[in-house]
Amino acid sequence: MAGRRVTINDVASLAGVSIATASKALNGRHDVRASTRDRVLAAAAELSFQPNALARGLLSGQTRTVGLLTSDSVGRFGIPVLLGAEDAFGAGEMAVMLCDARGDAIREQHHLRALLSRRVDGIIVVGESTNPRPSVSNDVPVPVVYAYGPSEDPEDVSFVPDDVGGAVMAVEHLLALGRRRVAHVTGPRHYKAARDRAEGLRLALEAAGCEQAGDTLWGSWSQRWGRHAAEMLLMAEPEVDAVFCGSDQIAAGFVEAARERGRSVPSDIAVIGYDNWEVLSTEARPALTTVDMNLELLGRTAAQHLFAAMDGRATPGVHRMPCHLVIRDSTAAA
Amino acid sequence: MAGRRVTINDVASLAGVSIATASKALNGRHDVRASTRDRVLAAAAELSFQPNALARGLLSGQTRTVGLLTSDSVGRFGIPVLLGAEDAFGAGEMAVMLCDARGDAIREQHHLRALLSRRVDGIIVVGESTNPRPSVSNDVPVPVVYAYGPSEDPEDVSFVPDDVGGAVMAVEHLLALGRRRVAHVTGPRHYKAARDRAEGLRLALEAAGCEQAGDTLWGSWSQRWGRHAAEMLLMAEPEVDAVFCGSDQIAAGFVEAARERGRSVPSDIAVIGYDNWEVLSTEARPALTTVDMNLELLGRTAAQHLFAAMDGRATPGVHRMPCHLVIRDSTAAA
DNA sequence: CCCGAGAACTAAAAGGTTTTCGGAAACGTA
DNA sequence: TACGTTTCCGAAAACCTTTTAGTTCTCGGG
Repeated sequence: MAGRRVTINDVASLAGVSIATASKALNGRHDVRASTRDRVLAAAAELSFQPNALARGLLSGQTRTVGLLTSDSVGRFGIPVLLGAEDAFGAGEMAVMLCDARGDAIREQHHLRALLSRRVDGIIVVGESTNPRPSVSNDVPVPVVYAYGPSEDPEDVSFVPDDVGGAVMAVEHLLALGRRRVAHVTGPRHYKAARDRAEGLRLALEAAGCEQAGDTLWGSWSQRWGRHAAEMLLMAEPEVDAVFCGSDQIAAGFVEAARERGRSVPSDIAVIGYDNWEVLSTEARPALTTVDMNLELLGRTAAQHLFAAMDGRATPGVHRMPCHLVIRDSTAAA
Repeated sequence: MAGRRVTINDVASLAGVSIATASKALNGRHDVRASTRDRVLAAAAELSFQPNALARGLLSGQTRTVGLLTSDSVGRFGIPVLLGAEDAFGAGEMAVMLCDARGDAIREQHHLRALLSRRVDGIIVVGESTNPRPSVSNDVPVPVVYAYGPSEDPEDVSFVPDDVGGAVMAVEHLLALGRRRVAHVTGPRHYKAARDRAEGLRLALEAAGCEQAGDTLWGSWSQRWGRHAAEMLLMAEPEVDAVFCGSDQIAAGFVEAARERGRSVPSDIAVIGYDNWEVLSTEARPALTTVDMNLELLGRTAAQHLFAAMDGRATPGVHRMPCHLVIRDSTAAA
């Protein structure tokens, strides 16, 4: 952990060539004799030479680095997106700079400046919810892609989960099981995710000519609310035979309370969750059927799109990524 | 999102000074007249000049960038550590490069090389468990700090949670409540965390002159195992009045099963968990008393120590960071 | 008016790499 | 031998900033 860093100069001297030739040999250019190339490569290996990415980036204007700007990586949803993106970049020899603005616009500006000063080739902005967020793309001289939370500006490129589609899929599954009295328990109304999923439910029921059982119950994204809602619902609408919950937390609470009230899941009531948060969905009794938003795939896709945008092949707009249904015991055939 | 990047040259021309003067004005050096400095600053603001960190780093040899190498950031434990580190760095104008090796040694080497080629000033290695892991510090020319999972080499610098101490704290809390027949349900034996916590239990009981109720039950880190263990334990050792669980998942399963068997928590049995994983610990019924490992603080501390090491002030060895107890309803006074 | 001191400014080098362009060597042909 | 062509190699510029080592300017005192 000491000693001057070895440069291409050292490699060139050891191999007995000029730095120009050394550079060409190392980069596999073809106007260098095979024997010379081998000498250079051997010298580089002996000195365990690592080219200085700063110098290279300074010259080429490309750093092969992207910024990942998240508003709240504590959140459950940012992480998988981030991992997917990291995955896609890692495979392509890109490095990822992580910045967490903690939901503070000032800090976000600060991080943005820092990223630009480091000459990142592009930026992914990961939202903390699917609610649209202010654009940062103005006067940013590199491509920006928004993941999970879309930009308010429709000219920007955003990738979001298709919550309406996911809800439709969930409800169609319930209907296919023969359930006809479907209720809905979900999170706070100010979450676009909650509203979209309610809308998906409405569409699917309408298409099947069904009525929703009772009004949508808006609450919080907690297990506690799931339990509470179960008690209210089982009292008010005893003939309900299926419940679509807006999250796995709510669903986990719901099945727990239902079981305690002597209602059997799934035979009396089929329950379906959302998010596929495995610590809840696989450990609930019964294990929860749930909608998986494919967040890692979403992150990977956003990253791949950022590559395309760096090449000038951007396709603006909000791209909705399909979800998939994970079927477990809470909706087993009646 | 186009146009040549503005350099200090542009600023200097606009202000009518040389680039040397512009540089000094921008960096607040004092051998430049106040009026000149203002002219330069105004020019820089007008062009919204951002100094090129690559050029600066190339010259100074310092990139103000650190690498965060994680084996498995999907894991529950890497994330808070990572956030704490990011926090400490962010405040100091450092940037963080995130690399996830996915538990693959080859990929880890690859990422390590990439980080060095980008001339990071230091590296934090975040383990996926508290089991010691191979050192990467050899032939790495910058300081390395290990967080959560320590290095096998005692000459390296590692920060780990004090699992023995955390367990002692938990058991002392149970003893202080007057419980005397304490059982232990925990995860797989090949986890050092599980063994350390069992050791802490042993120490605390020994100090109080108590016997452990039954043998330690080794299993998995799951809710399912917690439920299963509860059934076994309540059958085999009916007079148990307290259970120390190796994780919140286990504890959540335990209290659930205990409640179903008609045992009241905490009046019949006090239960204590580990990790303070809030989605489980606050939503269990009753809410779980648990040991919080202060992982964000651990990450922050590791980061701060990396700063120190960059200045040549490293203190080798394994540093155990204290935990704290979060008291909730599952151990309310009898 | 001239000198000297200090303040304010600038030219140039340095940092490591890639690329362009020119030159040298080798080789074949007339 | 003279000349053209191909192959291989090296000098130097470029990228952008900071720092060093001057150089010029300003101004008070003689």
